[in-house]
Amino acid sequence: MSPMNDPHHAAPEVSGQELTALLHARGQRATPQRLVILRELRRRGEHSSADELRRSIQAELPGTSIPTVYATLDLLVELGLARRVDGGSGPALYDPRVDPHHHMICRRCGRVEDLDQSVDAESLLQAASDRGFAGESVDVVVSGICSSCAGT
Amino acid sequence: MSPMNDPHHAAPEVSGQELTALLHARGQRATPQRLVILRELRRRGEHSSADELRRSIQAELPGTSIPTVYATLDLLVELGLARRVDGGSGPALYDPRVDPHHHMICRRCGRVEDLDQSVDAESLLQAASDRGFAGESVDVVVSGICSSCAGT
DNA sequence: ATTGGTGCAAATCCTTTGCAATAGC
DNA sequence: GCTATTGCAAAGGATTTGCACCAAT
Repeated sequence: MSPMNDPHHAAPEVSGQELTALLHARGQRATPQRLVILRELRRRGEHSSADELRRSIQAELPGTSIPTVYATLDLLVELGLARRVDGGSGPALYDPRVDPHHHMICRRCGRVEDLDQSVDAESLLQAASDRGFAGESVDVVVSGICSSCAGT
Repeated sequence: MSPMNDPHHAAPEVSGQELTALLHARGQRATPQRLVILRELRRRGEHSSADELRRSIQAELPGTSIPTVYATLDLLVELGLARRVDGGSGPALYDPRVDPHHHMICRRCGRVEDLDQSVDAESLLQAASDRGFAGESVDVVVSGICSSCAGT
């Protein structure tokens, strides 16, 4: 049941069982909330806010609290299973894609879209390092107006 | 596409008198708050929050309210005289530098430092355009740990 | 049985809004 | 004199914190 065998990419699709293992390795617990939130974040296939996710899992896990959703999303980011995208206005959005890509954020409606266009992250990290800054990740955001907002 | 419409390439040093002219051209008023906030943002020479600026101008303009500072900073960004940097946690910071450059944000202390290292903004904007997204600006943020937090 | 995690409520922080009074033009 | 802009107060929204109970190991 585990056709995934690619040690060279930060697992884009860690299964529920693998999440359980990851957590146990850190002395943490595999709760239904954690498993369901990760699954739901992926199932939605878009950039979701904490509250959207909470509503999205209501049927399956009624009563899940918003602090738990935030804590779980923080944990997923820490585990490298999600990315947090800060649009500047509105709530933070969480992205199930963890492979290198960037984002376009509409300044009118706030929607976030993926952008598969690489930048030279290496030289940015090197430049940061030269200034004594230990860079860990590079986030690129193109701000502007999305097609649906421009059309209307 | 007029270059006047690109906030990241606006005149790097518009004087107080020029700010007055810019405002009048838009039917807006040159208030002491606006002139002093722009001058103070530049004098501080770092990335400042709205509240830091409010405290910073207390001696000169006592009683200046926080809504006024926010409104003024929004206006300066719109005029291309400042950039807003969203770190994701903590308040938004405003940057008096409007020429092309990027940012390093410490995830421990939240401080923002400039990074003079170019990325290929043109190809990013082109890629966005290909997807129907009218990109206006590109923001690049390197997240990590700054030298002072690294405990050198 | 241990102790990490959850839900609840409330707190906190940042930013915006409504409105009467003020001040720039 | 107009009316844009201000200060005040309050609202609003997002996220975090404190704590008692619960449940995964």
